[in-house]
Amino acid sequence: MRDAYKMATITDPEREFLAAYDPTVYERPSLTVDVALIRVSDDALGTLLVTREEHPDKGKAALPGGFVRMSESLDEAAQRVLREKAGLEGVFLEQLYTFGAPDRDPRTRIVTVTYFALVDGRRFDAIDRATHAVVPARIEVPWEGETGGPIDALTEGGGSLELAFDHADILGMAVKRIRGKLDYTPIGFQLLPDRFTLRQLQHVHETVLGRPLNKDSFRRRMLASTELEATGERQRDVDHRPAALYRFGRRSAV
Amino acid sequence: MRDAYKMATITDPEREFLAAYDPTVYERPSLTVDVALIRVSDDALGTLLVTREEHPDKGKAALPGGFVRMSESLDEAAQRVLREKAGLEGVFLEQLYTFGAPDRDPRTRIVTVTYFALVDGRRFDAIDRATHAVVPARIEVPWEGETGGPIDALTEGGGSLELAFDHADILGMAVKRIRGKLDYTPIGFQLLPDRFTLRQLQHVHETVLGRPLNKDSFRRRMLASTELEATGERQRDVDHRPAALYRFGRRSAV
DNA sequence: TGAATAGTGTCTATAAGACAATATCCC
DNA sequence: GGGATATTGTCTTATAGACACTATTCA
Repeated sequence: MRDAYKMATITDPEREFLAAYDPTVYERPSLTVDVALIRVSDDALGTLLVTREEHPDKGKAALPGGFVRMSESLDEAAQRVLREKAGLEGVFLEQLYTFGAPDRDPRTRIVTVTYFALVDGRRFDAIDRATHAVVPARIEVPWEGETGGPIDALTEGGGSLELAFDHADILGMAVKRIRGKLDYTPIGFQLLPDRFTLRQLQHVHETVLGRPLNKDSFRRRMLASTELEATGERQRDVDHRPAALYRFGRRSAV
Repeated sequence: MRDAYKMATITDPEREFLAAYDPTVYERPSLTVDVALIRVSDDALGTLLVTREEHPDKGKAALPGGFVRMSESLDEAAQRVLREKAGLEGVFLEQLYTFGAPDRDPRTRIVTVTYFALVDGRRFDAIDRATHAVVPARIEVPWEGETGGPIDALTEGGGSLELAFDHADILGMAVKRIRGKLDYTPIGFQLLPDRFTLRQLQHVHETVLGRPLNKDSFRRRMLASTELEATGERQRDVDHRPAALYRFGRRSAV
């Protein structure tokens, strides 16, 4: 601890400068990352939660998260959390928003940098629940468009699920952001396997946006967008005319 | 400090739990906010910088910023920084992105939550430079649309200005975000005084986007958008037909 | 009256929605 | 062949850009 005399005579910028060198001068918030992992399952959005084993909010469901380590970037921390908590690697991950209300965690000041991740629903189901204590959940969006606001999660059976801390707000922000990006960035692909039909892609868009889309217009837009690449293959084992399979363009020509 | 015996036998989640209670268990990053304050001046975007008086990057220009205090939210910290460094209150402020590369500050690990702020250019000029040591700067955007990337700042005279740390990246992210939001959110108003003409609003949009806009189409879009409210007043002391003055709608009907 | 910019009306090109017709698979 | 969905083509409607014309102020 510095002596009071010195603290009283140095100016504010100096104090901040010293504080940066000496972590004991000022208290500082803890820093975590939390990840909203989103998938499309049947007719609803889904996410992956972890049951809290400790107080506070013991027993409630929380987003997978963890403290940021000194040597890793924020992106790396989010990747690590996904790997440790869900065994997932190489999923699409993007920073969402940083939540820092002083009272958002009753223990102490914890600021959390949140991310959203998009993953093919099947990889979601393939997670080994014995080694990773995750809870798949359905997402219920109580607003239209990009209104925003907190979001409830339900168990896969449809039972209600209490969310810890401000995680309902984080999920709401994730859905709002994804809806906004869907129209002008190639992001829907991330929720599908490598090869997919236009119908499947439209279903993903409709589920994310929470409203039906015009089929003809959707086809035209997607085919005109240069993001899609025809594989030349078609569906197999369907009891109707098989649709062409597309893949996300490598954008090699950029 | 806890004894080594105990540290060795507790599990990882427990350790994190304890770390949250006891700030000395783990080192944690410092947390700051930095604000990219944007205005439109004549034919270019402008921002407000502060000359660094200390190492590292002494003498370089930096965004106004400061450490987050334990009792204030992130938004409040950003507001405080604007008040303390530039004497500005009540400006539009929105969280931008959180930068946390481990080596972004050579002193120690500093994670910064960045904001962008939009302000009428005239309030910018009215800042008392004697009490607030700020440097107005012009912004040079070296890419089109929403490509993104770091951005250079110039002195008002046109001389080059070296930016500290990763602040060129932060400015670039701010411009990219503002360009993206301009088309579908009422944000251009924030860069103008209370009352303004459609021409002035179009000039703001063109300066932000860095490209000319179709006058007729711009008028139609704006007048159809319900965001604008005619004041019934007109321009005065112009040597041509005076344009109608509009104001940002109170959105009372939402 | 003339210079200058504001504001209006009309035409055209482009993108979205609606709908009909045809194609291709499995049974 | 029949059921089902994919794919193509055409028509209609909404929106953006282009352009010509009229309006209003000050010098």
